[in-house]
Amino acid sequence: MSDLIKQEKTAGKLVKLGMLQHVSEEVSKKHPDYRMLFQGQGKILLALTEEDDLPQKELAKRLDMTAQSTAEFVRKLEKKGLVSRVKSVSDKRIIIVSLTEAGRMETKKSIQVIPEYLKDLSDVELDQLGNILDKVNDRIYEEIKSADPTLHNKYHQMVMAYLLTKFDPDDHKF
Amino acid sequence: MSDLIKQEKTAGKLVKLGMLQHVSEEVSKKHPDYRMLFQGQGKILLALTEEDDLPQKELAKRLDMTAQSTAEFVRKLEKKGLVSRVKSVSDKRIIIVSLTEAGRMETKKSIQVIPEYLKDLSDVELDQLGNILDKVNDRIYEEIKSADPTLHNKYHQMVMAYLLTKFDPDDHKF
DNA sequence: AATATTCATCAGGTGTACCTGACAAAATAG
DNA sequence: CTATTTTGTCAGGTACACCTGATGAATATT
Repeated sequence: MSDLIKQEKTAGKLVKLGMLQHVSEEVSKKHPDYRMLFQGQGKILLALTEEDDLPQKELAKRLDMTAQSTAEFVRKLEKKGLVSRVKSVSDKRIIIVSLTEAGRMETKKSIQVIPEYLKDLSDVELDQLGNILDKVNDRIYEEIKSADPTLHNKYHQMVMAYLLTKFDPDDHKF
Repeated sequence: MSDLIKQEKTAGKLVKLGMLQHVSEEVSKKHPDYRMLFQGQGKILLALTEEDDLPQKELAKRLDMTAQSTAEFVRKLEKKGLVSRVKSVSDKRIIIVSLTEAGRMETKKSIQVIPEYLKDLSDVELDQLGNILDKVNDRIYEEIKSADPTLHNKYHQMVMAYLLTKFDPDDHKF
């Protein structure tokens, strides 16, 4: 089997993984899907996980959103009890958004579900997969950088930083 | 390193993969993201890829959607030139939805992008990853089945079938 | 032929992720 | 102390994925 065909077959399996994860999440109505972490309210939770107690305006800047959208999502999250909005004392215009305990747990949940999928893997396989994912992830990093060398998008910058501190504490490529 | 920690680390890398794919897709505004294949208009394209020239009603049934939603998406796809709507001759109530050439290419695109990520992998690594993904995917299959033993959701059934014929032509677990 | 069923459409609605424009309160600069 | 900038809110808008209810047209049943 040529490399190219093998690549395609493997790519197919990755797509399959994505689809299966999707169906699995739908079947077991757990959470709305960890991909939701990248949009709207999820984004905000993610940003606060990286750094808590941020002014609403700062959130908007980091997430490349308008202040209005940000305000909307923050309000929705507040209604769900996932964040708190407190007026700053030093500057009464500004609102400090913080994760509540529930909010903190919410972000954790989205990551904790996945290990289930890995329980059938041996130690060796986990090592192999880990190494391979590192390679693949590095590759995607590069693709992103070549598409946007200076990473203008603050949100993307943030995701990168988040990924680093969260999953590769020793690796300082970024 | 214990198995559990290793599992978690690997899970993290999988999440990272998901995030990077997302950012990558956003940066290089290629396609709206292959996840879109699971919702709305994407669903319909997917169903038609599995079996073309379906009555609108049949689409609705397979996708677990109301006839109205289905009609809406089909219309949108028609406007984009991805499907055609033709009144059946034998039964003039029913509308047969078919993929156009453009529509067929559209579904292919969402899968063809991924191999890029795999170009840095050696032959050995591709084999390893393939085997591991098989295991992981099987595991998720099982989880889905245990959550919904008879797979009542037609759409899920369809995704499964699609995955099979597309990526595991020899494997007949489903 | 009259009735009931089927398929699709129209109209209207909800929720989520966004956006622009207008504007007020608070802080800072001149 | 007035003028400007900053932060946030209100109002209103678009697009997408859905949904329910009502209705018309074609087919099937009696």
